[in-house]
Amino acid sequence: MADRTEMIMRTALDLALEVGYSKLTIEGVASRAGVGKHTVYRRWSSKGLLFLDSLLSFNAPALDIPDTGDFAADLRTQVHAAVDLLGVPPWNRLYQALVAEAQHDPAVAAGLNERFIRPQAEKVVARMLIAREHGQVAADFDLDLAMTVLSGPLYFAFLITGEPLTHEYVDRILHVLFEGVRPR
Amino acid sequence: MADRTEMIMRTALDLALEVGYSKLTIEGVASRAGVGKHTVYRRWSSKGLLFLDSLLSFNAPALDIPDTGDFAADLRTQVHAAVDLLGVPPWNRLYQALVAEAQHDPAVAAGLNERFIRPQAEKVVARMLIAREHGQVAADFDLDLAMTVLSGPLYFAFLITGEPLTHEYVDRILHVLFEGVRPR
DNA sequence: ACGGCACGGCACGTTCCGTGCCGTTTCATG
DNA sequence: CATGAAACGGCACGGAACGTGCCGTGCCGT
Repeated sequence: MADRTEMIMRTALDLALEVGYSKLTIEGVASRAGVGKHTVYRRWSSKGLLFLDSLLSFNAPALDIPDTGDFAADLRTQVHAAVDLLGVPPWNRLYQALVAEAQHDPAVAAGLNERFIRPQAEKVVARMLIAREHGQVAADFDLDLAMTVLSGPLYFAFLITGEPLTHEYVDRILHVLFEGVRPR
Repeated sequence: MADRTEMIMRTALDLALEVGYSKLTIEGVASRAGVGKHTVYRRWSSKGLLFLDSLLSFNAPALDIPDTGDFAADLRTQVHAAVDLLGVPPWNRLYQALVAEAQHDPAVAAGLNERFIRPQAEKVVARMLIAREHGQVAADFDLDLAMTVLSGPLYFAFLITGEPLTHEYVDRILHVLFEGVRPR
């Protein structure tokens, strides 16, 4: 049974890679997997949840943050890894589709947050906390906010403007985050 | 003929408000508008483009930035206005749906950028330019990047975490943008 | 007066949805 | 092992919406 579940998820992911999420179909998945439609519906109540499960199960590594003592460098490493996960074909299109699906399916939105967004955010915040204890960050600073200011521009480029996500772009964002825009 | 075009757009917007974008249907729009489906398809090749046109035609004010001389305050005013546009029911759901649609329809993505995102960005950048000339911003600062750092967290909250968009949230982002996170 | 064009209405074939039913296989329990 | 329940694959179904034809009508410029 775990066998079948995993096989269906792999099939869904393969199909999504081949034809794109919008043309992904539960009938198609069931047929390709040699499985009845009931067998799919019994496990996932919608195409969105199946896809969420498939993508996050097979393509979302832990993305743990190193702690070398150099906060800025560690943060940079982490965000570069995130960019390499989200911004590179063919996976970028699938993550785009997942976020899109989350816009009209609250269950997908919840799953995306709990399984992908929040765990990453918590790791970043935890690392920031250490940095703050070392005086590398203002003592009264809101770490959740810093996390948002860091992630936001990434997703903005990813979802809205469609600019490519590059390491260089990330570096420039980090610079603003640390220095602000005031004249020095 | 312009009559009909406008009437179809209004009908589409009304219907979207009533049943939500995902249940919006070209058949439904045509039927409600008392119009043949051809008449709709002749003007818009997809539901996404019709919706883009409808939403931006009837619900996207100019959002011009004031210039009172106080750059930070003017920027704040502008972003508050953007939040009031995007973040408030019932329009927030429609903008969410529009961005979602843009994820799998490049034509919608292009239209969204050219008619909504870019014009606003250009206004902000123009205002920033004045501020830079007055020395309120570092002379070597990349204004497009600042624009992204400001917009990104907004859209991140709007599309990903689902946090409500509040003026207070905007104010905190602006604070980071100007000051950075370094200890003072 | 006439020709063309956009129109509303209708019907069509297609795809996919989600749900029934059927007969078979698998598996835990006794 | 034996047995009954649960899950299964296969199939068919009604429903919704798609995008595209065709038909007859009415308007509008020439």
